[in-house]
Amino acid sequence: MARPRMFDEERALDAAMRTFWEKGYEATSTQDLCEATGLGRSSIYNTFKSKHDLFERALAYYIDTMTTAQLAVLEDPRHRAADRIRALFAMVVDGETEHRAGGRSLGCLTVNTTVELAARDSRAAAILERDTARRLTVLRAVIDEGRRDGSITSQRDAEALARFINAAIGGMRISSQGGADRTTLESIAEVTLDALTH
Amino acid sequence: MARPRMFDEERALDAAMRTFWEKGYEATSTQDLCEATGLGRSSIYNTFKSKHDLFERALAYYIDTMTTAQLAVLEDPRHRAADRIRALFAMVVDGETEHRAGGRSLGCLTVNTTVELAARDSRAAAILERDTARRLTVLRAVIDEGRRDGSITSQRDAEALARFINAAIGGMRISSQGGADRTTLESIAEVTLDALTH
DNA sequence: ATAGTTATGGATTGATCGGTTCAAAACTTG
DNA sequence: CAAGTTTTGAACCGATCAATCCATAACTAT
Repeated sequence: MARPRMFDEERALDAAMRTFWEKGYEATSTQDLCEATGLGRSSIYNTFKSKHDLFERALAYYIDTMTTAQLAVLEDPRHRAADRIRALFAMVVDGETEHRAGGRSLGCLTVNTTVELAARDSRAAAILERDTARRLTVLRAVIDEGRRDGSITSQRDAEALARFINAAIGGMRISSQGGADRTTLESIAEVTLDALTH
Repeated sequence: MARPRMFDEERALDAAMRTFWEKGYEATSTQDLCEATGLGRSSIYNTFKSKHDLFERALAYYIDTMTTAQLAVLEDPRHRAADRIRALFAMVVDGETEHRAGGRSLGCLTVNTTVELAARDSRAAAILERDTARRLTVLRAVIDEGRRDGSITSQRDAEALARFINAAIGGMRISSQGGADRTTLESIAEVTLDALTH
């Protein structure tokens, strides 16, 4: 009954997400978003309430793709728990190697947003907290499985190990953004795994 | 032969540093810097070439105080190597607990800057890289000592362990900014130390 | 005192910010 | 085809951005 959209909303979201990922929230202008999505201002503001709303959607979109893929690896029943965590680290290393701009890794949008916005943007913080809780829940389950299948022998409680693994991933991403190469990231992952078989 | 400064440059630098630490580079306006330092625009631009120059000075000032204090702990000859690393982690945890705003940890200015600027600001990246190199050098030395005094038994090479420890600190800071409390950070530190005595 | 120099506060710059408005274009439905 | 609805692009909004300018105040050296 009316003129249809000439663009795919998800494609626009994906382009906006990549821009926020590369430049951060503050450094991304609405003009940048227009150019990245190929849309005009009106189309963007007609589809999304504001720059911040678009950012929230982009962040949720990022989490929906990235975290979901990572948790799928963690829940793969074909491998023992420790190997799934190893696979998760490999995924992170691949991601850091793959997603770059200006010769540097882009890191991870959730980590970047935690640093840039969590302290003063409660809406973004809430999205991030939900993601962290979800990740930790799956990690705890994997650790319990690892205890049963014998691949994880550390006596630390599952909560501590889950937090440790999540922190290690963050540390790898920071290292990557700081210039660490693939081999370095792989060695960090190896040492991290040592702690699980203590 | 002329009118002297009415303000202490180092105090101004400290105030500017705290502002950049709390809000990040992009979100800090020159107005914010005037208010934080108590100086007028002219005084700031007369003393520092630009907002970016002031930021570089503030970052260097942060590194000069923070990293230097941390490396002093790592070089304390009264304790065995592993205990020095434990003390370093305790220092990080204390710092995260101490420096907060809006109910959240401020994290670490070097980590925050790595995330926000390293990819598109080569000058900031160079400052950060120098700091990382310095930290890694000291960490490698501590690990070598730990091998000798028996407090570090991991067979991984010193470079890998140094990178791992540095990454772990970054991961703890991200966790803290993501809302992790003191107890959680302490448990992450404990598990991290496990990897050194593998 | 006075000449010389710098620091300072306030006004001001052009550019860019996020966001709105509006008329014309484009499409669906009857 | 025509009525009705939404999308779209461009012009435009006040606010704020980093940075500069300038007149005056404040100080030192002679």
